[in-house]
Amino acid sequence: MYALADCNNFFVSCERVFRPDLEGKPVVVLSGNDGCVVSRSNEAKALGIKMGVPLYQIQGLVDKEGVVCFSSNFSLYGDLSDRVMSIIRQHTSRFEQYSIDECFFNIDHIPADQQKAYCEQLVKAIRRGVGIPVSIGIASSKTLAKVASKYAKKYPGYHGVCEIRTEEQRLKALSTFEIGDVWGIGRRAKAKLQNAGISTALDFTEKPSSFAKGLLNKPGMLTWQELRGQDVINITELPMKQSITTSRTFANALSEQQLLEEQIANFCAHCARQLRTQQSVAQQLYVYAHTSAFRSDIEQHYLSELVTLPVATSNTQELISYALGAFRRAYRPGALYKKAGVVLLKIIPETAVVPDLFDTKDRAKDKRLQRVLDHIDDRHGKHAILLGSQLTSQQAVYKTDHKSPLYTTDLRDIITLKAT
DNA sequence: TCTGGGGTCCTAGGACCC
DNA sequence: TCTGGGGTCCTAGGACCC
Repeated sequence: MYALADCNNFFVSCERVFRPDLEGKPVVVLSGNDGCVVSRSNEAKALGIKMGVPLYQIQGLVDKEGVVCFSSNFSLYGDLSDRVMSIIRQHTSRFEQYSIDECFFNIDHIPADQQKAYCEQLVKAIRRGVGIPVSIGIASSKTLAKVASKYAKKYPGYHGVCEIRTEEQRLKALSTFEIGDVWGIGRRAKAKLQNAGISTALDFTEKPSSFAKGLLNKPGMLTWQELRGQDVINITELPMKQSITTSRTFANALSEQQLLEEQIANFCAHCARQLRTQQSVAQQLYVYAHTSAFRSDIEQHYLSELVTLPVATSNTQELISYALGAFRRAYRPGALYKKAGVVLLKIIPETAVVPDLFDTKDRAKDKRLQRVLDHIDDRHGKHAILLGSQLTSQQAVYKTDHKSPLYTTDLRDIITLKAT
């Protein structure tokens, strides 16, 4: 049997850990630049605030109902996520983190008739230890466990845990479960299924497998099997990332080359650090920047460059030099860039690097320097030390008016704050 | 006016091979 | 005028997830 643990309204719950006075009140967490709503408390959901809605569209409601808004604070969410995950990890032999707020884990070492009570204890332990409310679903496949967790979240009577164990439970659960809410059924698939007269998950499973395969191809077929209780979706335990992206939308569009280059350098440094954390190197680097698709009054421009590196690397200095070179080739003076990003691709383990016979770099030396720089950051806080290209203008290009003031240790933020 | 960020997998079609 | 067949690999784009 699988268990799926899912943190309720995760980002909002994280903010509430340090603001218990906000329990029972409508709270939302916003995306970058305070643009859209990305997490909502139950009270905010009850007010009709939809996931992903731009803040400016609900500003009236926010003011009228006293909805509390937070800018996103990912170092906080990541930290609390690690604590929740480490508690669960202690209670299982197999553990698969699926996202920042969800994980699958195996509970077969617990007798079947005690699994539900065991998970209820786990929910209590996480609430007590970290302060985050969690819902757990139990079933024989991951997709069914996801269904069960939604019921666990929806009905307080379950005390945070719902299991789909018997065939009777499965049929009952699926008969009232909307097809569009099934894991793996997105907008397009939902529309296709509804056109075929299917409205619940049960309707879907009662069709023959050829129907699922014909309409939705392989992914649809997997979902169909999973809903019937077969375990066919694999999620590996600690996958090495195949691509690493850092991208941002700017509060106001940028056109000045210097400002953009500083951003590209920062994105690159952030990607490279993640690359080293998983002991890997990238063989390709992709840089892009573009105008706002929402602006019909200006000419659209999409800049992009793909660079294949002569030798796979995770060195920040080296990656920045390639990224800036690529950017300079494609940069168009005068264009109003609203968003930019760096993507590292073709990632392989660092032990698999093929050296270049004509390489002029002293890679061993570069690596030693990089290690020292990372060590300084680890010891003294993020951005304790930076490359010159990352800190040229230091103009604020992002908006975070509602960031929770506590628990950030980013030294550059503090320096910028003092400078201002 | 204001509209997020970071991933994975699958598939169709083109390029290329013999 | 008529111009093969079968296979692999790669890539871009779509769909989906949180």
